[in-house]
Amino acid sequence: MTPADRICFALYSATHAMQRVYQPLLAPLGLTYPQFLVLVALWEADGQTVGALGRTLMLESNTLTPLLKRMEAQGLVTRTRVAEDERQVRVALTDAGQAMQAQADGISRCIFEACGVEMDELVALRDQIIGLRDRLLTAG
Amino acid sequence: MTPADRICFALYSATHAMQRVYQPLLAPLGLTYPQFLVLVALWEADGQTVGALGRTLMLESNTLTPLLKRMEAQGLVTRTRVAEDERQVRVALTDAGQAMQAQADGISRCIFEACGVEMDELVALRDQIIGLRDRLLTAG
DNA sequence: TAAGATTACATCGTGAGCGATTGAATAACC
DNA sequence: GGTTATTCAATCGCTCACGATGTAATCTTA
Repeated sequence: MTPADRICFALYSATHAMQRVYQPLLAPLGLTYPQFLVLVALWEADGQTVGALGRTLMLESNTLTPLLKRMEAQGLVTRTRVAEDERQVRVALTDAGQAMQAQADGISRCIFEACGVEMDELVALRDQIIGLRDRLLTAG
Repeated sequence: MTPADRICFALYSATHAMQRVYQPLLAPLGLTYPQFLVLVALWEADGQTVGALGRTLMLESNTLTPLLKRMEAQGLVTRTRVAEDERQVRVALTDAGQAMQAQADGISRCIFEACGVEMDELVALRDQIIGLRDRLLTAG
């Protein structure tokens, strides 16, 4: 395995490890990690279209549409066609979706503690990973 | 989104970005990224059991078994019960699986170039990510 | 050595991800 | 204005990831 391959595996296995920490925290809320990400995105900007959500989360409609339908079935979001442009679908939080934000802080704190590093170190690592990601995106 | 959540998303999106770089390189070989990881593990140590592969790749049999069956169907590996312990299954490379290693070097070089950083920087980042991962595993 | 515990792998169901394609709405162009 | 191109979401098929469970082999222990 070359160093290049090893960094890929490091990302791959770290992402899995992270989701394994999130899972028991999100399970009581009936959420998966990608669903949680959708909520986080909507807490920051409610009423985004599917396309805008996709740009935020770097996912496409073939992933988001079924995921959003499940969240709609759970009563967390609504999906409505935009009147001015019937191609687009606006995703909005329900009261239940809004209310979940109260629980999110505790989860984030648990995650931070599980990381076991100081905040500034975590932020620096995050920026390096994002830098790598963005170079990979332009290279692709 | 708190900084803790953001590092999770950084890992999540960087992993996807990485796999999107690998995909067009692996597609001509008929491989997915997890299948490539299995080959890499076997190139380093052929004849591992499913359990050993799982510890290497941090995956369990419910993920590996179907994946290995697909690779067996493609003629890349063989799966045989261990005579001394019939519970275990030994996974071995076929000639075709061995031969693919020749193509892997070129792929790794492409990945390294797509990362757009010097090797020592990449190694340092890798070690930080692995450190984070291992702390998450013990925390969970 | 017989009974119960443990281990290793497999199976099943569900939820991502994504390439390829479709369908409908809008935009662009002649 | 009508034709063509583009855009947005949805659908389909496949693979991965994993919790829960099943099954057979092995180990433990009395």
